[in-house]
Amino acid sequence: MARTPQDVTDAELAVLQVLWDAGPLPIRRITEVLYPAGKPAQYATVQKLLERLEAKQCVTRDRSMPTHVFRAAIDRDDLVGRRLQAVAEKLCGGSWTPLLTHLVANQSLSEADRDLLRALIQEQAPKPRRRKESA
Amino acid sequence: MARTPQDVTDAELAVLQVLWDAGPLPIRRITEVLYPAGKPAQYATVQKLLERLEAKQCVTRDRSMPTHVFRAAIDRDDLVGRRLQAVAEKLCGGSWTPLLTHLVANQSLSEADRDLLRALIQEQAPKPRRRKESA
DNA sequence: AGCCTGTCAGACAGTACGTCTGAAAAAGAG
DNA sequence: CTCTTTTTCAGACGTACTGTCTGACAGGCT
Repeated sequence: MARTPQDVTDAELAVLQVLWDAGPLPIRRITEVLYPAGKPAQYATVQKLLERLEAKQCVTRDRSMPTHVFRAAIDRDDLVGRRLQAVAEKLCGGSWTPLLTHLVANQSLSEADRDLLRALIQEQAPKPRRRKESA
Repeated sequence: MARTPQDVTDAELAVLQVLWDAGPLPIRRITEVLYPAGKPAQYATVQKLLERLEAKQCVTRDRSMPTHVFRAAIDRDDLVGRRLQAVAEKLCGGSWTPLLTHLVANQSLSEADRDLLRALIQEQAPKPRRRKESA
């Protein structure tokens, strides 16, 4: 029975978080954030993590300068989507409804959350009449 | 940097799915479902998977008969919740709002889904007057 | 008694993954 | 020009995870 490796591992995610917060950055800067009082070897750890993220197409590398600069190629919401997709596929036969139901029924939503949801649902409803709207 | 092992692995999940669908069941029955044309050794595979699930408190074992019977101790919605919790914690600082936003804004919801969501949201709204309700 | 089924327990092997070493090139400083 | 530091490139290492398997023992059935 096949296993599913992680789309992004914990250590890779830590690198992505740094790039989301402060990217694009070179390896040295990322290492300084992740390992503030770090060992020299940890430069190589971040290097390896970036190599794997590049292979997974989660980061891109700008080689135009001698010191390469890395940028996240997926954003936080992309990854949230992938993770939610994985949960839907593995547990609910691909259906999103149980995830929605779980989130809405099982969490104490704030008034702001409820308002936001109503607005989003409204956004999705088919419009009774098509109007020209500015882009 | 610590790794997070899976709460339930793919193979363990396959066992749980069988128990959700047709449990409670003994090992032999579970093995027949998971490995229809299976090797004798796969009895031991399922055995080991059940042992690990028991240790994780995801299944319970009824030892009152010579042939032990296994039952899921968490249901599908429990596991959905755990997985969603994990996504919220790792990607959104624990907040559910981005997950909700992603699900509602990024999926083509059916009319039935929208109606369901409106009802659930309504359910969550504070009632204008508190009434005694039977438990 | 022999065979089959089930439990109990541990071991195995491959993969994942965070970490590290080493060679080579280039930049910086004196 | 020489030496040091930084960076890239490439691979290896070690531990844990995880799916799978072996073996001993007990009990039921024929």
